[in-house]
Amino acid sequence: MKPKDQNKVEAVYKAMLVLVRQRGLAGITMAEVAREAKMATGTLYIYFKNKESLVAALTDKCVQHMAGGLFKDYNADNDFKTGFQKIWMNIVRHRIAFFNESLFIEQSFHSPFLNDEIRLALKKNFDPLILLLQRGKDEKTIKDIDSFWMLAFIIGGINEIARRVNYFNKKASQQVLETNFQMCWDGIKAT
Amino acid sequence: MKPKDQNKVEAVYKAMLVLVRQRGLAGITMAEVAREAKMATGTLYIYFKNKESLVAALTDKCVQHMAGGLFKDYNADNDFKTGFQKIWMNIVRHRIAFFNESLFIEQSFHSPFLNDEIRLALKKNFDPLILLLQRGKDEKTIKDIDSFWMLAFIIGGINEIARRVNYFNKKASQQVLETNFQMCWDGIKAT
Amino acid sequence: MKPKDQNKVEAVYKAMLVLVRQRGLAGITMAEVAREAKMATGTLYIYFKNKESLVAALTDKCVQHMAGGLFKDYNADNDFKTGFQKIWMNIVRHRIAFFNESLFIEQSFHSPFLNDEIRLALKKNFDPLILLLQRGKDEKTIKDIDSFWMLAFIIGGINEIARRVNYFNKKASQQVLETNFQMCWDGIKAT
Amino acid sequence: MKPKDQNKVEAVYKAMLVLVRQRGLAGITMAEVAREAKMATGTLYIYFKNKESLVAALTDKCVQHMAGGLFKDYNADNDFKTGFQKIWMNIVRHRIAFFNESLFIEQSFHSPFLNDEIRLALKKNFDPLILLLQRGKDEKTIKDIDSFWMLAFIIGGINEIARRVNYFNKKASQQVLETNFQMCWDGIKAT
DNA sequence: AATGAATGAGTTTTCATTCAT
DNA sequence: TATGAATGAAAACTCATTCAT
Repeated sequence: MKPKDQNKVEAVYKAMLVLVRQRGLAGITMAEVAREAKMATGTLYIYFKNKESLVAALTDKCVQHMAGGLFKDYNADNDFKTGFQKIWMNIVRHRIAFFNESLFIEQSFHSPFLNDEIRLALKKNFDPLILLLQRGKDEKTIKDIDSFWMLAFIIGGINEIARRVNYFNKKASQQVLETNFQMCWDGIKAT
Repeated sequence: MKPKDQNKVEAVYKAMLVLVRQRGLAGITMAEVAREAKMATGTLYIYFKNKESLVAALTDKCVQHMAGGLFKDYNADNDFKTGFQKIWMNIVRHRIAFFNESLFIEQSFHSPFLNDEIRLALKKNFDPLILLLQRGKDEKTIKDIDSFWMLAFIIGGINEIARRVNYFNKKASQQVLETNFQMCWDGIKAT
Repeated sequence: MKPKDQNKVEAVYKAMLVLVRQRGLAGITMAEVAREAKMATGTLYIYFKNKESLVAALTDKCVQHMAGGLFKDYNADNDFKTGFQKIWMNIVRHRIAFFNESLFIEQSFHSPFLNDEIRLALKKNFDPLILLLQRGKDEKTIKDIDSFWMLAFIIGGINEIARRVNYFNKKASQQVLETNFQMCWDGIKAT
Repeated sequence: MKPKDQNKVEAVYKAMLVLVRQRGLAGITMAEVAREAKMATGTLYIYFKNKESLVAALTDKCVQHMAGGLFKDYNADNDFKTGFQKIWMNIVRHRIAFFNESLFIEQSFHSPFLNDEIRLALKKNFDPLILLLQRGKDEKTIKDIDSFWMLAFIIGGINEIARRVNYFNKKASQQVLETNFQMCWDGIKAT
């Protein structure tokens, strides 16, 4: 007896991300996914009920993953700027490294496969960051601006960095990231 | 493509934008587009050779449109900040108003329908803004940062505003836009 | 413009009946049905949502048809036996002529495609005959036996005749039918 | 087929009969049969070469079984009517009790799985009854009608009783059976 | 030009059968 | 033997495109 193989699920996810990056969600077939994941088409259906639930499962996974590592190496005792920069770097590095996942989320976001639940989950990922921003505002370290828009400002910049690194094949050196962080920081810091 | 009736072409474009917004490029069929545009499937093929050229034509149109209005009401005699703010507002308002078009571009960008030409054209849209930024740097009004990344910073923020206005149904009041501009400006202005 | 073609529906029904007779419901594919009906596979789906609804529609049609001609040339003024014989002959001839339809009903009856509604409709077909039997009982012409079972007796015999004519390629001559009717009549007539 | 464990074979047969009754031969898969028989799919293939031979084996079994018990408790010394009634009762009770088997035979009869051999075997089952009928005709106890059609008359009635008991959930009491037998007897008895 | 039914190639999904454990 | 995951050929179904009207 051969038990279900979690590696297979991972292989499928990986194949999906690669193919969607290459051709978009519109351009992939289950047969291609199976081939890329090195299995028979029918095997896909052992692990996923149908295409729809495969897309949903992967979106879910990507959304979960997006939250991961946000607070890695973060030390609450540090001053606000140090802590914030740590998190900013965590996010930008994560977004660059897992750009395929962001891309996939964006594509599936508008697919007929998705429900609103995911949109909410996606938003929730940044709750810890919103709390942190509140601390900054309380300390008067950063501007007193609605967190919704401040987050937009922060995340927007990060997204665009990740996009450009990937689309224009740019290297996001420590130098580049620091320069970018500087703009972000100057944008939010209290005056 | 033989545009005998420009109204029909526009109707098709509009239908595409609406449907892609709703279901993503992956989820639409030529029959649905025709239905949404209130014509028969066969009629689509009088105006567009096939699906690919419809997507390409619309992408092209959206890309062109994106550049339009960038410098509306811009007066080169104004000081840098005034001019820059004008342009920033132009872009953000355009992105919000024509969010469906941005979305469409993003989706078609990764579809099997698109060639690289379009990707370049998209980048070119911001050439005038890059020139403007150069003026700001020469004047020492803004930081001396590679325009590629400074643009990323500016556009990233704008994109996220448009996204949030549309996805979370937020109102982008003059007040909100000004607050957001302030963050952007503080981010790039020379210190 | 080409309007939907009712002939196509009939062609599909006919093809189904022929193929189910040959190979059973288990043995037919949509492609085969289309080929037999001389159309493309996709065309089937213009007229029927899917295989299930094709089977359901045809079953329905067959069930309706089964009732047809029951009382053809029946004259209520005749004495009971004459009237009953007329109807008996109508049914047996109809069953023989449209044996494929009975067969199809029987097969689809147990298919995963069918609901109980049809079973009831099928039963209802014989309501007029049940009324007639009542007259015979009132007149003391036939035995006073529960119509449910008397009908079973009558219909059972008829079914088997139709089956044998078709399976064993027997000729149901007027002579044969009269002999068979005689047994049926002697079975139900009052003693 | 290598029947190492006869219990398993019986379990499979039983599962088939249940499922075919529920969903028809068209609606069952080997996986479902295995599940119903509480074994793994692969195990089925230890006992049966493939689906076709499983259907054939079960059909064969059902056909054999149909003949069994025909002459149970039959005493050749009894007068014709007594003997005939005994056999009639044997058949009707068997058909009611093993209705699933009749059903299965009927379905497989038209499936692509069956060959003509079985169809003949089925017919042969009634040879002993045909011999008996001959005795009745010789004795002038029953009508001098072609046994082929007289058998149709007898079997048709019986089949319909079994069908109605099963489909309409009727109870076939001794009373009911005797009434039904009476009609049959009056139908065939010499006048 | 406009229509929408028809087509059949391509896609999704199922399922009989095999195979590694 | 027994298991059930894996396979891939075949079936159901879709949809871009064509065509008769």
